[in-house]
Formats: sequence, C-alpha cells, structure tokens
Amino acid sequence: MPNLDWLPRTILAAAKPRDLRSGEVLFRQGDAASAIFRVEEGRIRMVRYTVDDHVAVLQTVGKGEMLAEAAFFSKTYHCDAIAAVASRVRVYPKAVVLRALKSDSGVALSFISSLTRQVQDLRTRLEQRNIRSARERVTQFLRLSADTRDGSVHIHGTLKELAGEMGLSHEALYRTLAALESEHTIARKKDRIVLVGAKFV
Amino acid sequence: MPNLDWLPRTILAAAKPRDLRSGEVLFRQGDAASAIFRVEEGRIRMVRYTVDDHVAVLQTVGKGEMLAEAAFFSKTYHCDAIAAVASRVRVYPKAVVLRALKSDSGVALSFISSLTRQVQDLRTRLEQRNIRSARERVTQFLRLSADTRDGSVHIHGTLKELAGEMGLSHEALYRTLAALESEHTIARKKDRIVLVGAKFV
DNA sequence: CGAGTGATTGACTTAGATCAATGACCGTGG
DNA sequence: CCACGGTCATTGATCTAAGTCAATCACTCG
Repeated sequence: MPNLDWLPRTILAAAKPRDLRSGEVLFRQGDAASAIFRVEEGRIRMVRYTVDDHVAVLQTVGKGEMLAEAAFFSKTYHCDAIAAVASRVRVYPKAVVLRALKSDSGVALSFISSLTRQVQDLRTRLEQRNIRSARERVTQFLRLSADTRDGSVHIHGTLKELAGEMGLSHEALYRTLAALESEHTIARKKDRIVLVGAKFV
Repeated sequence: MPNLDWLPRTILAAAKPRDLRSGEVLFRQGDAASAIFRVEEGRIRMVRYTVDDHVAVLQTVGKGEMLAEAAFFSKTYHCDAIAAVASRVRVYPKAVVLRALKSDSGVALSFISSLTRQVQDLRTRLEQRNIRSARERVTQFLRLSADTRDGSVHIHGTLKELAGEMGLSHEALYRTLAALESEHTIARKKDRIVLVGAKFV
C-alpha cells in the first residue's frame, strides 16, 4: 500500500489527516486545486457531471491510493471527490510537494518510478479485462501474480474484494476457483492459492 | 497521439526509427534495458512466460504510446516485446533520457504531467469496464468523451477498433448504437456521434 | 472489376450475472 | 459465556444480455 514513498519524510510527516463522513465532499469541480491526497481508509469516488446531465464515476480511489495528482498541473479540480463510505485522507499541500519535485531531481525520479509502475499495472489489468472467460481471466491473474519461487499467490483481503477488482461477481469467482481446484489446476490454502504444475526455481 | 512531447526536441530529433516485421522481437526478458520506445506504427505485444509455462500478454501497445518506461528503473527488461503486426518504433536511449530527466526539472515535471494524465485515463477506462451492460458502457463512454460545447464525440478510426478498446464485440457496439439512435438518445453523423439532450454551453 | 474490409443485421447459444438459501466465523454487548 | 447480528464463503436455480456464427451491402484500392 505505499504509493507516496517517493516523498521526503518531512513532507509525509507534516501532512494532516482529514476525516470524511459517507457522502461528504472532499472537493468540487472548479474549486481551486490546493492539494493532493492519499486515501488512508475508505473509498473516495471521483465524479463528473456530463453534458447530458448525468453523473459519471471517473474512478474509485481506495485505501493506499493517491488522488487528484492531476491537480499539480491545473488551477482547479476537474471533478468532484466524494466519500463513498466513511473515509480518512491525508492532505498534501500542492505547493509544498511541487517545490520538492522541482528542487530535488531524486524526488522527481522516484515519483516517476512510482507512476510508471502504476501505468504498467493498470495496463496489465486492462489487458486482463479483455479476457472474457472467467476461467481464463482467473488463471491469467494467478499466473501473473504467482511468486516465481513457489508458484503461490497470496490473497490480500477477501475473495469478494478480489472478485470486484477482477471485474467478476463474487459468485463467479468462487465457482471458478472451485472448478480449478477440483481439476487440480490449483490448490487452496488459507490466504493463499498455489498453481499446481508451476515450475519451481 | 503525442506522449513524448515532454522530451527536449534535441532528443526527439536524435531518436532513430526501427522497423519490425510481424512477429519480430524487439527485446527479450532479461536483456539489458538500454532504451525505451515509442510506437510510431503498428502494435507491440508485451509478453511474459508464467510459472506454469504459459504465455500471458501483459499489454498491447499501440500507435503513439510509449513502451518499456519501466526500463528506466531496471537493469533488464522484465518481459518480451514482440511486434503483433509489422511495426515501426522510435528508439530513445535510456541514458540520454535519464540524463535529461535528472538535469532538467522542467523535463521531469512534464513527464510527470504526462504520466499522471495516463494514470487518470487508464483508471477511468478500468472504471468503465466495471459497467456490465453494453448500453450503459457505451453511453457513459460517450458522455465522458463528449465535447462540452456541442455534446458531440469525434470517432477516431473505425467503430470496430473502438469496440475493441471498449471491450465489446463490434456487433454489440453496432447494435447498441443502432438502439440508442432509434430512441433518439444519440444522433449519428459521419465520424461523429452527438448526444441528444446534451446541454450546450 | 474483383478482393478485402468495415458496417450492419439476423439467429442461436452460453457463460456469467442475479436472486436465494445456508453454514462458518467473528466480535460484542448483556 | 452465549446469543445475536453481520459479513464472507459457498452452492443451487434461473434468466438474459452479449458473444459467436453467418449473410449482405457499401466502399475503396490497385
């Protein structure tokens, strides 16, 4: 869950937390962009109002993720940020962070590193979504997530959450795992799934 | 299609092109990471071999996109890059680019800007993939892509390509558009779709 | 002028969403 | 210490929307 590890400790330490009730607004489209945030707890929804007067969710930002990075390069926020559930964010004043990025190329480089990793990860997830079949989607996920050493995948959080991240209903995931297990393609342990037939190093 | 607009002109100009036949290998997992690339024409597939001896496509990089950005922070490439069709890439030596990033905070900032935009875009696309119904997926896409001024969406390339990007079969997209049109939710012109009922500014 | 490709529509099939019910587990408050 | 409410995990039954196969038409290009 890092994701802001690239910031100097002094800035990290100085960032104030802010608590939000469910439904509370963090900022609105058009507000002066004064800070970026990191979600410590809960979920924030980035929402935009469309030309035909509907609401569109641009993204849902979860625990550990950064939000409003684009505020760096904009005078104002370009969408609303609203807490989907009771949440806590940490506030990083834009000016302070920007100064650090400008003055210290090491900080900038670390940030770039973090961003490129994110881009890769997101592209991979998008690619996975192109796989229609639940079965293939799940096995590809497991293959890419498997530890090279022992072919096992550690499951963070609940299977239900995982299903959501993979774009499957939780029932579909349960069923698929059950099927794969019964064919001995995988073995399941507590918090861990092992790819049978993985070549160990 | 820009995406490397953040690099100094001198570097852009110095980058050599390289042509690849369909199926040709640009680099292999484990090769020393000596350059990053931009796809000028065609499509490059990033492929990894999994622990259980299968092939997994990590991502498909299309025209205008950058590839192997992560090579900046790694001694070696961590997957294979293979041309899916005859392609042309431009080669940016890692050392040169890295030097520019380190020495010029303006360059670094521009790169960061480009990356944050990419991250936002990818997250939005992922969010869209969570919408199961073709109809909703298409309308959300149109709403978010619509020009604020006149509520119209310019269609780049073919509808077939668009269907692929949205994760729909082309038939499903055609049908959905036909349905939306017959209900007067949208109007179609050459290369352009207009959201009826969009509030014009 | 034919080959190749996109756009479009029809018919059919199926995989996955949805609705439902049950058991296991956990924390908690009386 | 135990009963109760809540959530996850699991499995069954059902339904439907989207994928797949297929045929046609319109265009473009050499």
